[in-house]
Amino acid sequence: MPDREAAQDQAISAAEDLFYSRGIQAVGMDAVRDASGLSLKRLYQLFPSKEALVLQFLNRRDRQWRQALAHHVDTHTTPEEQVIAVFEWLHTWFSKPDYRGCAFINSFGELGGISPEVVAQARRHKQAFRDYLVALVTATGRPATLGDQLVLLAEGAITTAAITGTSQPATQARDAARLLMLAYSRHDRAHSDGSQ
Amino acid sequence: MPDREAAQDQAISAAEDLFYSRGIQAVGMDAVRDASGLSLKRLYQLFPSKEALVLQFLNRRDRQWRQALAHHVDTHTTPEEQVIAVFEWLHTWFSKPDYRGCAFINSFGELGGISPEVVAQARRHKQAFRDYLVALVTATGRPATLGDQLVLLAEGAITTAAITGTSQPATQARDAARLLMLAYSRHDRAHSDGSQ
DNA sequence: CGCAGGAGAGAACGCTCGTTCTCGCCTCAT
DNA sequence: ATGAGGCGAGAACGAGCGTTCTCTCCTGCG
Repeated sequence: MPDREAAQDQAISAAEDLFYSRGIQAVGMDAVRDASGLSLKRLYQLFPSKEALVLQFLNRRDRQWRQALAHHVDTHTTPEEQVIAVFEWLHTWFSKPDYRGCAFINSFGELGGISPEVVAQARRHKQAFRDYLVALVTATGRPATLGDQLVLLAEGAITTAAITGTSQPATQARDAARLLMLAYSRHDRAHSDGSQ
Repeated sequence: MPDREAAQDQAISAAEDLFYSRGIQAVGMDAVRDASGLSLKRLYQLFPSKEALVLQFLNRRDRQWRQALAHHVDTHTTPEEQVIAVFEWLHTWFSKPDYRGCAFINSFGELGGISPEVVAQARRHKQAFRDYLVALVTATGRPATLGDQLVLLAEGAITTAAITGTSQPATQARDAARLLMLAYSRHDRAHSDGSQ
């Protein structure tokens, strides 16, 4: 049996392309077989069901997405630059020709009403992103409240870029983020906000 | 034939509940029949296919959503209050017990990869919302650029509220909107931004 | 009163899809 | 070399779904 781990990666990688571009329910296991080069038999001995494959796909997507973001952010040094770098990275993401929004938002929209596991996975992913951004923001000495607001800008940019098919929302969000950073750099040092 | 128009409304209304709560592909025409009280035969003489019913559902949702928003905004008088009223209305929307995000974002995530009509419908809806918010913003004497940024806050709040299951994002977005309004009320009167 | 026409209930049809089974082939230990 | 075991290819199976058909009943008009 040639490398169970490698075969799983191969399957998830093929499934990722298909699920992300066409949606989950629109992709049959036959399509995953064709794209991965693995037989149906092998697919089903690597994953007990399609749902398991879907969850693995989301899992891997979460890991890779956050890693790619962190990798770009780490190329900047000051905390302020790192916060802005998040929106720069969004811009390069949106510019990819096959960009079709956030896989977790899409999966939530498609399966959130019938699959609690998908909801939980989406929630975990968004929570992790929030925690990451809030950490970057608090590193600049600003309150977590600002971090939550920047999360909303980022999420809004993600869906708006997907639906309009442009990458412009990233720069709009970045500009708004700059203004909010500025607003929180002034007088918000004395009275605490008591949020989170 | 008792009122073709009324029967269509009945069908679309039933479909709306089902599609919104469970997703589109997860709802069969049998479920629409049971929920609407109409027979399958009647459904198919009212709509040529399920896809037509889906598009009518989105159409109606778009009309009602924008009308409800405008209705609430119109209860306020000054342009500044009206802009903020948008986020107040989002809060009441998010607080509905069966809230599950924006039907257009969800449909886009589910069918955007395989149905150009759904993509077009989502694009129209979001464009109309953008135009509306930008009009409110420019009525305050501020640039359209700010309107685009507030759109991102609203969109981000919509998806974040859906996934986290809280209505808090509405107030976070409202606070951020207030700060951005403030930022644009100061020095941005002399040098134009040349956007839009 | 009788009949034609339309409506509803539900069976039926054809297709798709998730999942499993069959069969033939290749590999490798003895 | 040989037999057994595991693999790939694809057929098969069962369920679900979009769509249509059948049959029966009700209604309304002559």
